[in-house]
Amino acid sequence: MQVSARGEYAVRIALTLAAEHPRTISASTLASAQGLPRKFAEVILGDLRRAHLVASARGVEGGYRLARGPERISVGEVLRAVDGPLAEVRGRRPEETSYEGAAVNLPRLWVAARAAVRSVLDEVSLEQAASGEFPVRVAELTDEEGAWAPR
Amino acid sequence: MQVSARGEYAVRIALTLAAEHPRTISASTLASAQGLPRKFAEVILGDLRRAHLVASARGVEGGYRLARGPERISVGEVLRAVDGPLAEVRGRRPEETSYEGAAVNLPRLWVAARAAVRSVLDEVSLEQAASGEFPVRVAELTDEEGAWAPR
DNA sequence: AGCATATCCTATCTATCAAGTAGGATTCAA
DNA sequence: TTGAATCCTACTTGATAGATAGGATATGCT
Repeated sequence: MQVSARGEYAVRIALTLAAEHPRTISASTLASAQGLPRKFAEVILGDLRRAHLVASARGVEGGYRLARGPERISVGEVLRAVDGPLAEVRGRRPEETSYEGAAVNLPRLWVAARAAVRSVLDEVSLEQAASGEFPVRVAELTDEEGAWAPR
Repeated sequence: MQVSARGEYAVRIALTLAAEHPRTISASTLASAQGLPRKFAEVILGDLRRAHLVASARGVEGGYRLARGPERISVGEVLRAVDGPLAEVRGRRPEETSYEGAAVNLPRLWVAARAAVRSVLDEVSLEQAASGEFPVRVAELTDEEGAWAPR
């Protein structure tokens, strides 16, 4: 699960918008709040707008705000908007894969892996991520032995 | 969770070796069994060897075999050997991330997402993946409503 | 010894993409 | 009308994925 710079930035921007919801905030304010390059932030906000996750207003007093309440937008949606599907195998979606021989059962494994990712990223709203009050299932994952250790 | 061509190929090769364990199989046989470019398969097998997941023998009658029993190697280990860490955020490990403002809780979310991925890929052995007899927890994920549908 | 068949090593190629920058056209409130 | 903002198109730069090429090295068999 590789999260790109775009993806990380998008989530940080979305969280900032969530915390200020429903106020309208400019790209430069958002960028400096999270220490991101302004122009790049603009590009990302364009993606989020096209995905209907944020609404924008031009002109003085313009800026961006979440298109829905922060409890109704998941982190997964934000990531998908800028990075595409959450899980892909060699550029294909898990259920589109197909193999022969000893690998015939692999598609099921890819689908399971994607389901696991979704069970976290699609189940956590911006509101929860901003407040740190994660769903129990998710919180349990971070409490597990070894969850914070590299492998 | 993007699985690269290398990653996918590595798992398919590993599964083929698992099915034939403990026989020694040549790179060309493995490659044609799974329809992969032979030279590329050699590179990947080199990675797997350096990670001590396969053992190799040179010369006529040479080839590759799993370094351990297929029930003692997880799919996650194979993927790590060729693609590096299972989860990274902007090139960093989840527990190494750190943010300010509305994103302070984000590292916990990244760690949870990684734990979710691990709970599938590190809990499924090559033997299980080859036979299709996945652990209950994993099998349940593929049975869930919508698990096979794109988003 | 010699040969066939493997692994193994180094180097190279090409296309694509990520990340970020540049400049300016457009919109809008005061 | 002016200042501040979004929005649009284009570009640069570097790294990486996904191979391929050629040959050096090892090994079993006859």
